[in-house]
Amino acid sequence: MSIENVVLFQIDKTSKVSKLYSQREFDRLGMEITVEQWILLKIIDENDGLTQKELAQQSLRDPASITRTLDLLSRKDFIERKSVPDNRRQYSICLKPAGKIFIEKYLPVVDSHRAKSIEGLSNKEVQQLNQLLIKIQQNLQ
Amino acid sequence: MSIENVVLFQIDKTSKVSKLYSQREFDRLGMEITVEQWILLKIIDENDGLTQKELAQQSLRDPASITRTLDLLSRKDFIERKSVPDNRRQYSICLKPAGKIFIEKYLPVVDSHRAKSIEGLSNKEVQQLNQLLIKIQQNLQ
DNA sequence: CCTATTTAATTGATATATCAATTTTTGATA
DNA sequence: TATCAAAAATTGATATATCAATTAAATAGG
Repeated sequence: MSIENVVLFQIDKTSKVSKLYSQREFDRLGMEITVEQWILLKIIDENDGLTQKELAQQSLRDPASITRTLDLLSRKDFIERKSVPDNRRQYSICLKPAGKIFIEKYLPVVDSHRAKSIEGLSNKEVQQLNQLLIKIQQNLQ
Repeated sequence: MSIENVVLFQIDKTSKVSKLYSQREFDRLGMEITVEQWILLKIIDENDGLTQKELAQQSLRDPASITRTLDLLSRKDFIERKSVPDNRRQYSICLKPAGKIFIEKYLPVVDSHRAKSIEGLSNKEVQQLNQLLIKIQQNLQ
């Protein structure tokens, strides 16, 4: 059984191809952001006010990694760590105006990548694909 | 459209879940190897004598990254860079006995992860999944 | 042949990944 | 209340990711 035929290997490969494609488009457009930063920013946009621990769970990333990426998004003035009134241990991560503007400007670009990725697939196939992926995730948890 | 419903996001998530699962099992068994190192080692096992450039293409990784991972696999005495007779610019990457023994010892473990990942999926579903993934890869190339 | 271009591998810089250790704060309990 | 354990975020160490720049070697064109 060659590694090429292992479905996990193809999943990993697809993930890589997709990130390479998006990153090159981001660079070509001079967006000056990484794919991981974009994803985190989009999660913050969709769930304003989460703590870093919650962001880590949502994105399946390590809290340490979230800390560092938030530092970079802060430097761009895209997000801010708001202090939580009754808990000085955690922060509430919020989108700032510049972050909102950035997302609104480039969402069509990202949407077009998503559309391109599933070109030639029927809605049913996409749905099946999603379900199979979620089943695999559950198998490994 | 929430990012959770984007198929590329689920693909990335599945890849992460799978790597986390395998890495934890590797650590638990005291294998002292990373998932990326294992994958590269397995590719070398299946394709003895490739150059680093070819390994990079095969694994969809950057040549610079291959260089560094090969350094680590060399230190473990799992592989060697053999000089190519008529080309002093490239190396032929070959498995060494310790690498072969390591693979034979732990292949059952990795195979069991693969089996676990597709538990409850029919052969047909696995095949469909593979085909859909390859289609997406082609869409983005 | 000699020079210019191309190529394979490496190295440097920066971002991301994990785990372990640390800091600060909260919560629990004796 | 004083102390001790748990929890959130950060920092350090190391591996991996990319791109750009470098090095050394091969090749092409004059």
